Amino acid sequence: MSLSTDEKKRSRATIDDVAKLAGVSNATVSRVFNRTNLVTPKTTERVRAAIIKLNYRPQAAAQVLANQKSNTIGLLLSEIGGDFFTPMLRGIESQANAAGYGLLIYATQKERLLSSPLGEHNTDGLLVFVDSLADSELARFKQIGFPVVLIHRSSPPGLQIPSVTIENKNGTRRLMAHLIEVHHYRRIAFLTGQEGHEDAQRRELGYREALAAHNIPFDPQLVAPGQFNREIAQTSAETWLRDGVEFEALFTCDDEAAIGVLAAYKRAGVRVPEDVAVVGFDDINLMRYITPALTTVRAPVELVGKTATQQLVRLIAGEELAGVTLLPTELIIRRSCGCSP
Amino acid sequence: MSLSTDEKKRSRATIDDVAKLAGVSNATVSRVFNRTNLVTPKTTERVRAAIIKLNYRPQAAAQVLANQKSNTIGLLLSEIGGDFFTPMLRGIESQANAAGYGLLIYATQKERLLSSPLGEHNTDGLLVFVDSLADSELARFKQIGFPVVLIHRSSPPGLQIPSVTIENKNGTRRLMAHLIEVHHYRRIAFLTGQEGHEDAQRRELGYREALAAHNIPFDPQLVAPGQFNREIAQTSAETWLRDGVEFEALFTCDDEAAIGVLAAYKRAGVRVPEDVAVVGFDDINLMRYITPALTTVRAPVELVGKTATQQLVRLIAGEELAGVTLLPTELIIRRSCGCSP
DNA sequence: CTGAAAGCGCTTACAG
DNA sequence: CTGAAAGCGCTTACAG
Repeated sequence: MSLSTDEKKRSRATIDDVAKLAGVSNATVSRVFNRTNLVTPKTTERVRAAIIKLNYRPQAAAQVLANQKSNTIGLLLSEIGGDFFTPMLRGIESQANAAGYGLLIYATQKERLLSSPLGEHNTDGLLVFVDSLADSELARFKQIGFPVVLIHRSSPPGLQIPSVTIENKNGTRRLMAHLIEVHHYRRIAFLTGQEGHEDAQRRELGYREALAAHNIPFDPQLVAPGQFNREIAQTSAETWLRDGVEFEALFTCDDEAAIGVLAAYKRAGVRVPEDVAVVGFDDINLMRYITPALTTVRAPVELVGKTATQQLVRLIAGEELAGVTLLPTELIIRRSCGCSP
Repeated sequence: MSLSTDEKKRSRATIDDVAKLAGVSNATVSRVFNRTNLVTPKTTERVRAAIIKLNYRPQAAAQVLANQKSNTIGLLLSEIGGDFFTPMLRGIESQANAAGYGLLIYATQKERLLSSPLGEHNTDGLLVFVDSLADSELARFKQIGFPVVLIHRSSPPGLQIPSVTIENKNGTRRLMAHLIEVHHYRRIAFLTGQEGHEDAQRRELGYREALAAHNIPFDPQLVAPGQFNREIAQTSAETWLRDGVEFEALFTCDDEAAIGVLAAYKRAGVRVPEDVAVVGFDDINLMRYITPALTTVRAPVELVGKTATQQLVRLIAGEELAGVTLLPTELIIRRSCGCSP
């Protein structure tokens, strides 16, 4: 049995209902609700009682319209997936929450959005992850002064939009230094990362720089596609095996790819790290539990989310903000590089 | 250099700006925007041009206020974490998206909320995960006819709120049957799940029923806390080891707990499955990649999210809805139960 | 300290 | 087909 429209209507009290019941104007109710301290304790009490009696809560849309502020931030993603995602969202949500903002999320279905469904019309600011949004729209946001913070990507040239990401190049260089200096590997293969992903580009740069710094010639034969993707990485490892391309170590660009590689080697009977060392990047969940435990670089993903959100909140408050925030990564030595357990 | 307030103001066009530029009333602009087909092609064209020229997009709050519909659904969570979370959210988001709804998410910081920050004042309906919300608030929602769908929990008695969850008991019984009938284990230990979690209760029930169905006496010595938690599960396994409690197989109630148990056994030199079989529940990401690959029951988490969202959308549209939707689970046989690889 | 009134930016029933 | 006007439910400058 459902309520009639009338009954439903009645059950959602408006500010006028409260005002009537308390015998005051709606302005007074509003003042009580917003703790403006301009109201007599006595009236405050009456209004409070009416609010509770009617179970009144202000309708957000009306407040937003009157205040010209939504108290909501938007998060634009290219996709929801990967073990990467949960901690990042946790960081964002908790921080938004703490600052009194609601969080509206939208995941694009693959394409870069030309027109964002989240923007100045429904949020106070936007967090943009990787390549979810076209540069033209970022430019428009910049032009109208709408607060945006970029996550895991840098600003398009000229726009100077603040961004938060991690030390990809540095982390990679430390990882490579470990392989080269501690284990004395010199033939080190590399799996490229996802197309257009800055993380991938910076890691590749770190790889190349590390080789150069140790006078190891770059060998294009030792580079194959990984795409941050298990299957693709697995195929690449299998191809190398089939073609008899040999190397002492393999940097897979991220942990997902490392998982695919490990699967390929397991199936082929290649022992890791005895026959070949494998190292990843990110330290996603469970990497210490797979066999062999994966040597990798830890990306402070939750912190990235937190930091980006904090910056966005400050932008919304009108502060000017620095350009790129680079969060430090940490080398995590486990078994797969050849170190003992 | 930031824009002056004036310039910012000017850059956010309202419907009146568009109307002025196009030389029509705002009503006409509204009609064009909402495709009411009542407008001449000629005027439509003029309005379109003005919209594009001014880069106009309707302010959501004003639309919500006028329409009394937010086109937003809320998701209330007890926490963001676990490998569980990503696929569920993906299911929810994609479905909300497809139905034209925005998604507002809020994670409670541990306590059950007495008053939901998401509700009739800012959304059209709410998805409530596990124990994020107090029964009193659920009752209030029911009373005012506000659409709610429960996820991974059932309705409080008397409220008849639709809910979507998985076949916990059945899945557990099939898993147990495999252990008992195929492997002929009879001493099977059990780790309890998280306090107050219905999934945990149902799995325990499945465990007990399976024992009874096979005439195996229930042995309280073989039950210890797992809490869906790695560390706690690990400790329980270590305690059993220390106390010399022996059994042939262990059902850990979820995969997280299984990971903890596996770590304990590895450290102690106990071989899985040779010395003891270990099985989990959920089939979270990577369970086939750990060693030994985990035998478990797959929970269709993404589908749960999708289904719950679909139901919510239908509720919002005014449909009446069935009570409990139980989504089927699937037995995933891998190595840790004793089957060959 | 409190109220009347204007305003936030849309939508839509009504009239023409 | 189009416009004037009322209304959605708040907030706040202004007056008293």
